[in-house]
Parts: sequence; structure tokens; C-alpha cells
Amino acid sequence: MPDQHALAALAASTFSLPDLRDGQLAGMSALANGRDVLAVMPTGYGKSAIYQVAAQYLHSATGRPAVVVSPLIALQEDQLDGLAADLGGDAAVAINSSHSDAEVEAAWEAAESGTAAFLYLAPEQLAKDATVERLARMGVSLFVVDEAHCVSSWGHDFRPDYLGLGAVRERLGNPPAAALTATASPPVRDEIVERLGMKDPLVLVHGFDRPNISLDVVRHHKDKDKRSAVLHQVAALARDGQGLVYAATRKDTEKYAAKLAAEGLRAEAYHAGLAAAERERIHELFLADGLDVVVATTAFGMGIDKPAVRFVVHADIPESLDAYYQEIGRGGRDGKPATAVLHYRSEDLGLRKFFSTSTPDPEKLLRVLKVLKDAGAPVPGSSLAELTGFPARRVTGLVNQLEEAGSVTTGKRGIRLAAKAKLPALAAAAVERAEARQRVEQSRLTMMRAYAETDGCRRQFLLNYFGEDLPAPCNNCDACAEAARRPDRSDGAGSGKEGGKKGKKKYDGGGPGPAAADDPFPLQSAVVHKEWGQGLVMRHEDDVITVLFEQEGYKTLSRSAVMEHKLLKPA
DNA sequence: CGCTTTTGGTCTAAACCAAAAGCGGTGCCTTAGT
Repeated sequence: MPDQHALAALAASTFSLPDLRDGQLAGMSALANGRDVLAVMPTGYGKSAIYQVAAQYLHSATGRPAVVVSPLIALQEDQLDGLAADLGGDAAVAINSSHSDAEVEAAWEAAESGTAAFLYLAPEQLAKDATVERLARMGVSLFVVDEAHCVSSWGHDFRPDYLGLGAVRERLGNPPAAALTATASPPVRDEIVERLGMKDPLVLVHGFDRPNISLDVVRHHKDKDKRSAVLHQVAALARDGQGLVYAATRKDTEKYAAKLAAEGLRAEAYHAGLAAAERERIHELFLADGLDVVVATTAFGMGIDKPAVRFVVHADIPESLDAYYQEIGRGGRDGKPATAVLHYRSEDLGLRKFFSTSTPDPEKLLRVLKVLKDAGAPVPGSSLAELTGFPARRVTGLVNQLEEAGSVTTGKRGIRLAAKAKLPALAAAAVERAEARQRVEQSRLTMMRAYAETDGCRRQFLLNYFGEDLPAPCNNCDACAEAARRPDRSDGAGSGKEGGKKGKKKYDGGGPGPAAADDPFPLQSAVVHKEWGQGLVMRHEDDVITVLFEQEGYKTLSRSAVMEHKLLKPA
């Protein structure tokens, strides 16, 4: 059992970290003593040190490496370089498709012989039985999931192998787990904990508020006006420093970049349609201060740690506040003032809705179930693709949907039917679960919209969404500036529009933020609605209570209706 | 869902409009063919 002094000494001597920040040492210590850790900290805060110091300690004690799941090969290689500098060449290895078979075999052997303390790979590698078995034979000291929000944001369709990580961890003998991310609202945190099978994790949330980033929303009616406003604003902001523009489509990134370049700015478009070498060139150039602005899709971001980013302008609304906060969080990492502006048209929500929706297909689900029934024994995922005639990737998605509904289970020998009910009923259960998921995604978009449309302090709204409390308005957003301009509207935002209704005075006058102490439904308290089931109170504003329901997502309820008709009960 | 591009109809020659069709984001991995 290591004490904290030993870990602090190891951090100082081996990783050149003489001064640890809040939470780092607690995280290392918990992991080294076998407790799971969920760390929500901004990039640059020192999340990685938490698992790296713990892994190094455990490796010297047991000779076994830590497995680190990382979503991008580029991130894996960055980590390798960093660890090689601290620990020497073979201390960290990666298994991914950028290496030859011989290199991969050498990596395995380094891990097995006790030379390597860190083994990096993507979740897709862990979808292969042979890989998991070899890891299980070797023994793993620590199971680390970096960028852990991917479990929730990518697992459900884009990269379904993220949902299998909990099962992988189990097959590895349930080593202590560390999940690390820069952004996760409470429901996303809960999902990470559940999916990875973490038990009573130490949850560390630090450095969340970023008061140096000013928050603005500019609303538009016409697309053309929005485009010209974005261009003007970026041209003005770029005079004081470098920044990012996020647009929803590849084509738009190129259009904006071309116009900005025509204005004399050093601007480049960045998206996943570019050749890898081109992407790398732009990335490097931006880091080396060779560009004024990068106009990008969501492809640009993870792993980018540039301190002096002065502005992040959104030409289109993102899919959720989780995504938005992560993107604007790339600004102002040096602690100096930075600007975040969202240019908003309600029409832009349509594209996001299109992106997020993946409607379940009852017939395809049924076909998978039939094949499983006919087989009468567990079927490996690879054969299932062949037997159904669906592409392998499609099958993984379908199996995920079935598994989430409890209709099938994945075991060591493959996938099998989990319930005895009739097949159409099992398929229907999966459809229902997938539709519930869709409702949750829609509600996340609704919250993004509510942020764009609120009259209240934006930072209070944002922090509130992430389960944090900001007692007073921030004075660094457009809503606060507006309130200051009209001093007659005394207590924050919008108690004026209520009109003359009486009878709810008791709950008035708090504005946003936590309500009075006698409130029957305080922030973050559990409640039950007779139709929508279990939920968590997320927000109070004027006469509106926002509740996050497990099955339905975010819902806003009128407080007077809630009181009058007793819609909610404390759970 | 909404913006852009293509198609088709009108009606007699080029052009114009409306309706229909197409398209839109994130990355692992594998493997065939230069």
C-alpha cells in the first residue's frame, strides 16, 4: 500500500512534477490502492499524470503494465513520445494499425516481459478476442480510458466498441479503472461509471469554470447575415490573436477559410476529408503560431493543447452543451482573456438533429435475433456478420441495441439470446430502448438551444448544466452586459416577464440558480414523475424547472403546474 | 430539418420557375492493388 509521500516523490523524481495540483495526488493514491477514479479536468490540468504515476508505481511493484484506451492514434503516439522522454524508449508501447506486424509483436513482448509499463490502444483492438485473451494472460495492473466522454458520445453508433469496454475490463479480471475527460455533465459521468463497471469511484472535478472566457451569443434570422457577421467578427478578433472557428460542414469550413484568406488572414480549413499529411501540416502550423485562424469541423480538437487561443467562434450551433463547452474550452488556456461567441439561427438545429438521429430498424434487429435462435449456441460477432449478411459494423451496432435492451448478452464464446420471450418482443424492446436514447439526444440539443435563447447569465446556465453552482451572475457574458445596461432589471434575468399572475410569489424572485431553502425540489435532487419516471432536478429559472429524466432526457416543467397538479414527487 | 443542385415542364427559343432529389460529422480497421 503506497502512501501519498511515496507517490509524490515518484511524481517529482520520475515525471518532473514537484508540485501537484488539487486532486492529482488523491487520484494517484486512490488508483495505486485499487480504487476506481473518474477525473473531470481541463486539458493541461494534469489528468494524465494521475494514471501515469499510479501505473508506474504499480508496474515497479508487480511488473504488469497499464492498458490505456485512447481514441486516436495521434493521441497514442503523443503519449508515447511524452513517456519516452520521462522514462526511456520502451516504457510505453502502442498497438494500432500504424505499426507493422513486427512492431506490434515487439510491443506485445515489451509489455509481457515487464519492460513496458504502458500499453496504448483503441477500443477496436479490444474488440478482438485474441487481443483480450493475450492481455488477460499477461495480467494488467490498471485499466485507463482516456477521453472517456467518447464512451457516451461515440459508443452508441459511431464507434460501438466503446460500449464493450466494461466487458473487456471484466475479462481482464477487473483491474482498477481510471476514466479521464475534460467535459462531462452529470448524466455523462454516470454513464461512464456504469459502462465501465466502476464501483464507488473517486470522482474528481477540478478547474471546471473558466471565468476568463467571455460568453456571447449572437442571434440571426437570415443565413446570409450570419455568414457576414461571422466573417466580420473573426476579422476583428484575429487582430488580437489566434483563434478557432467551428462550422458544421466541411464545405462551410472551406468557404469561410477562403473568405478569411481573401481578407488577408492566414486561415486554413480543417476537416476529416483532408489528407492526413495536410491535417498534420495545419495542426503543426497552428501550434507554431503560423496561422491566424483554423476553420474546422468537430474533427479539430482532441489533443490540441495550445495555450494562447484568444477566440473560439461558432458559425453553427453544436449538438450539445457538452460538445460546446469542450470546444470553447480550447480558448484561453493561458488564463488570459478569451472570447467565445455562438452565432445562432434556430434553423441550424435541423442539421444537428439529422446528425444525431439513428432510428432503430425492427426488421434488421429481428434478423439478428433469428440467426441467434437458429444457431442455438453463442455466435461470435464475426460469424454473425456472415450469417446475417450485414456488414460487420452494422452488426455491432445492432447487437449493441439488442444488448442494451437485455435481449442478448455477449460472453466469452460469443453472442447469445438472453431472454426466452418471442423474438418480435425482444426486437421491440430494443427499438424502445433505442428510441429512448434518441429522445435523450434530442433533449440534449434542446438544452443547447435553451442556452442560446436564454436571457439569463450564460455562465450560470452552463455551469448549472454541469451540476455546478455559480451564486452570482458572471459579468462576463452578453446577458450580464445587457442586464448592466438596463439597471432597472435588478435581480439578474427576467423576473419582469411574468405578468400579473399571483399565487406563486413564494417561488419568485430568486432568478436562476438555487431556489429558497424550503424548495421541495432543490437542485440535483431526485424526483419522480408519473409518466416520465425517475429524474434529477437540473435547473430553476423563473417559473420553469428543468428535470433530467433517465428515459426522456431533459424536460422543462412549469413550476406552477408542478405545484398545482403535484406532477413531481421527491424520490 | 434545411440548403443546394438537378430535373422537368412550359411552350416553341431561350429562359424561367417550381418541384424533386441529394446531401450533410466525428475514426478506428482491413485488404486489394499499385
